[in-house]
Amino acid sequence: MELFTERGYEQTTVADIAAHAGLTERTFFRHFADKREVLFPVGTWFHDLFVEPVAAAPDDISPIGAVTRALATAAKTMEAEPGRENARARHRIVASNPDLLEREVGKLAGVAAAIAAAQRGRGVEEPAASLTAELCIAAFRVAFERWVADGETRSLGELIEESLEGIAAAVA
Amino acid sequence: MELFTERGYEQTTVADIAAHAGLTERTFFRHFADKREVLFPVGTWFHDLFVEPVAAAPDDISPIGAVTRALATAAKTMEAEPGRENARARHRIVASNPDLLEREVGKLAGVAAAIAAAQRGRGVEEPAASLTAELCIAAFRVAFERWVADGETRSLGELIEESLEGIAAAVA
DNA sequence: GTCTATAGTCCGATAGAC
DNA sequence: GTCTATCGGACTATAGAC
Repeated sequence: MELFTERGYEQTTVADIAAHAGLTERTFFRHFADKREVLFPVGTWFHDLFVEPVAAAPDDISPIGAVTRALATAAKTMEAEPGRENARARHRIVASNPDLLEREVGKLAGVAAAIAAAQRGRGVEEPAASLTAELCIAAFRVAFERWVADGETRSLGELIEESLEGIAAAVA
Repeated sequence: MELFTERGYEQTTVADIAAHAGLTERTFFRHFADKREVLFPVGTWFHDLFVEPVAAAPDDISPIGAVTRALATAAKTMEAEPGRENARARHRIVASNPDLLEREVGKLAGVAAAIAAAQRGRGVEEPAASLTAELCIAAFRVAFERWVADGETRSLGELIEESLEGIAAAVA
């Protein structure tokens, strides 16, 4: 993040990053599958935030209820860690490069697929499982985009609620 | 597509493709920004299918109505051209490689952003513009995935309708 | 850690179409 | 006479094989 912020993502080579960390280029690629991946420290992260809560939702919770609850707790978690300013800094870098934007939406699509699987795991049929998973990611994406926008002060939780209400109003 | 189907996407180099077309590698990159892009012959395609219809929707059509209409005509168009079998062949290749999957969702995210802009252009406020755009892409993605699934016989139009009904039912 | 292939860029040169 | 398509060579960074 330091190097990317200083001189930009494209102007920073993997060799630069490795040297800056006191390692060799090859070691970088032992930890990260590719250069983009260094900005997506996740794997377990989004999983804990979105997938696990859906999988663990009680049976009497509706499909949309399960993702709504997951979104609410995810919002609280993200407000605390990484927090808005860190999210903004990272988002600025990601938004500066098409490959990174692509990776970001790709990651979210992967999360959507995992949420859909979690829904099926608790007995939700297709296409409801996939649709509620896509809805969850759509609501999150729109809310997150606004959360990190310049000058925005409302909390991520509020913005997610507003997204969900907006969806309900739109299709009503 | 010939080479990709024969020996797989990753086992086909840009030099292979260029040679097969009677050109040089360098010329390939003049036509396509990168190797993935050769499978996304679009730019105008999705635009004509989704964005233009939304931009051209009469003022008395609701935000969700505008994307619903766009989806209906897009479905008809795609049934005719490329048609289900061509879409299946392409989808098999895309699904075989993570980079291609990433590019695909990236393209759809770009279309969503363009639809949102078209909605704003006809006076729809945020976040409704972005939300209905995301809804449109979500409904399309789920329906398309089922359309090209093995053994599926229902039309894309039917599957899209089912997606939209599924969304309405889920948030009701 | 070494070695290598592939993707992708930058420079410029050339030839035909309109 | 400009526009557009081709090609060539040298170069760098990413990434994979071993």
